[in-house]
Amino acid sequence: MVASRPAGNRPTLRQVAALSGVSLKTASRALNGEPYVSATTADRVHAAAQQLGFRRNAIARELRAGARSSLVGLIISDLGNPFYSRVARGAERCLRAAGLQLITASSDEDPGLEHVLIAEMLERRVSALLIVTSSVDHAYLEPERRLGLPVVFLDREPADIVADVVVLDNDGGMHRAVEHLLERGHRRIGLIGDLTRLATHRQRVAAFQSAVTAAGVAEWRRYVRAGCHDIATAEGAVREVLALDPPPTALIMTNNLITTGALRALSGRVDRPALVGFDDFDLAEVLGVTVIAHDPERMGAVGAEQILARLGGTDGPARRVMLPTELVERGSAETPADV
Amino acid sequence: MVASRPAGNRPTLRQVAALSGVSLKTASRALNGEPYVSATTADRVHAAAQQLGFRRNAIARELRAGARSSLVGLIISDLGNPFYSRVARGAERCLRAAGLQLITASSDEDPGLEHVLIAEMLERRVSALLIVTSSVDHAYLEPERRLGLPVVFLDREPADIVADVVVLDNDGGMHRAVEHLLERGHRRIGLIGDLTRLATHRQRVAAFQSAVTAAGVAEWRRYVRAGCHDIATAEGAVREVLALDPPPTALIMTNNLITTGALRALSGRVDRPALVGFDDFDLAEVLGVTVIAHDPERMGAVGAEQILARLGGTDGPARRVMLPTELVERGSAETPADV
DNA sequence: GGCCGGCCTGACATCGATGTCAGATTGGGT
DNA sequence: ACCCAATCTGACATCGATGTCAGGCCGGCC
Repeated sequence: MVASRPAGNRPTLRQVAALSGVSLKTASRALNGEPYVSATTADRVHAAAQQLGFRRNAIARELRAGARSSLVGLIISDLGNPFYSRVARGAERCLRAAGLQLITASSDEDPGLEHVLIAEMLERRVSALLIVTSSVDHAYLEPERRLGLPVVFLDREPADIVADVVVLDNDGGMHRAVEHLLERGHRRIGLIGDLTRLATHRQRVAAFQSAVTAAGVAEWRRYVRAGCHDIATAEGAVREVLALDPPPTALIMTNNLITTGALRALSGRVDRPALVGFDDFDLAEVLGVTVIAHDPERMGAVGAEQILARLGGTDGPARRVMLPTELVERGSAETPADV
Repeated sequence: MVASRPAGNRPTLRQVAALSGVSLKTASRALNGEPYVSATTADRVHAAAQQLGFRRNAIARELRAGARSSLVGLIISDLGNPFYSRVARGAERCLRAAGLQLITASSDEDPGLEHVLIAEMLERRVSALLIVTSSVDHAYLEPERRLGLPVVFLDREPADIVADVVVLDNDGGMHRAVEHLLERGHRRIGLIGDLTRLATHRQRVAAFQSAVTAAGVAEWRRYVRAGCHDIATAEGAVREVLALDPPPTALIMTNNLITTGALRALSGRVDRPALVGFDDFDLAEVLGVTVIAHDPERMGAVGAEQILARLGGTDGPARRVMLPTELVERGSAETPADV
């Protein structure tokens, strides 16, 4: 904990009023541009405020107003991941246009920390929450929702609570990826996945399984790895899978970090398998990587709109928005398998 | 503006006190674990709080405490840029460890918006500001600094105010890049730069000029382009420079976005110039791009530490921290120029 | 019995702003 | 001269919590 400063000597409205020789209330009126203040009085107050460097205290103002603050909380697993920082940007733009401010915190995939961060935000009376959850337990949010707090889950769907959700079409995206590879003759298709507790991972793996088994591929499980949540781990998993005999002829990476790890593992190798990555990235075109693309900023923006709607009074049942995914061919998965 | 909700019916401490049949103050004591509350009373209060779903109101608490809030403001130009989101992550980690919360806002390189965002944060009584400025006018922050508000500028140095600063060794980095190319025989070296009003751009261009003129390169200005603040513009500028006759044999890109644009422009070309990019990125190794690397998270962390020091009472003169840059050879700039 | 000190509790003021309401002043119409 | 309405101003309560201070109760000791 930081030793709290002597709070500075920031001027209060009372001091502005005293300096300009009017009452507190008149000063308040003048600075807020309310009617029924004479021009000369208003000028004096403005001059005094200017001279003292007065700034309204939003803390006091919000307390008086009683309403929730103009803050909206966003909890994400990792601020540093470009996918999530784009989600944040999309949400921020949309909220700002409505006069709301975003307050962000990273949970580092730690459910306990996520819980603490959310508690802090609730104490701060954020007017809504956007959550990319790292947790599987959200029951504690149910009372908040009942108190009228808009809560929107982004990307990762909660299992134990009914709430607004914005997710990707993981099922469709993964099916398209698998079919794309099957059509080109691949039968030994590997998948490198994220932490198994994440809903996105589960949905993508389930879709993968459904697609390959439907095609009669029996030994799919052999080429599947999970638990890769950083580039280095993913790189290792890819090497491991490629060392199998026979090796997979194609690989699907379930997110952008894993794709990066895979590209590192494959760098310089001649026997490169076909690749499809989940999530698009700036250099995918340069590197010729075929991906399942989608729009992270849109996810943030749609979540923010949903919050604005709830704040505006929309009271319907929980809404589930599914954003489309699209297969973008760039070469890494378009040559036929040479089995 | 959003229609403000009826503020819900979030329970107050007063209601908890009423339900448990004690006074406001006793309930406060019980929930804050203060001494001199009997065990049975404390239990009753906790049970009531639990039952009502009570959460302390941090707004009221902070107002009463009079201290600044536990919020620290971070203004960045673009949340979506991986460089800045890493800076944010570094700052967040460091502040969180000290019990402070980060509140982030993007200015989109708009000086006016930056000003507004800072004003909002000051009204919210943030305890300190971290700023990646898009503006050239910071005089309005001087009164705040005098009132004891810690202000730390990150990455981009302000020209008209004396304040704590954390910057990169732009001069050293650029000199190393140019020398690296000169040593390999390059004389026609191009530079693709960012918005000309940005301090980082100016410092990097100045260093470039100093390095090439010291080497007796006369026509350097011909191969310099600026004003590229997104991937597409940078891509165009690179094509433009490469179309000159004679074309440059080497290119320096002054940040990560521009490097991405350059890689797009060069994709598929056979006559690729040597490349050095400012800022490292995850796929640089895979792509074999030589870069001037540094540690964005460290920048955020150092800025945060400086703030913690100021909040802790360190009162010295403005401090200027310069973080090292390092040339990482990866192949794109190591073959000799075939002039 | 009376006094003291430790425990426990609550009434009240306070933080900085704004909403309510009442009072003072002015000008214009009759 | 008088009244009314519009204009301008300020005293006071209030938001939800915590700091201050006073008071009640109890046991132990002289």
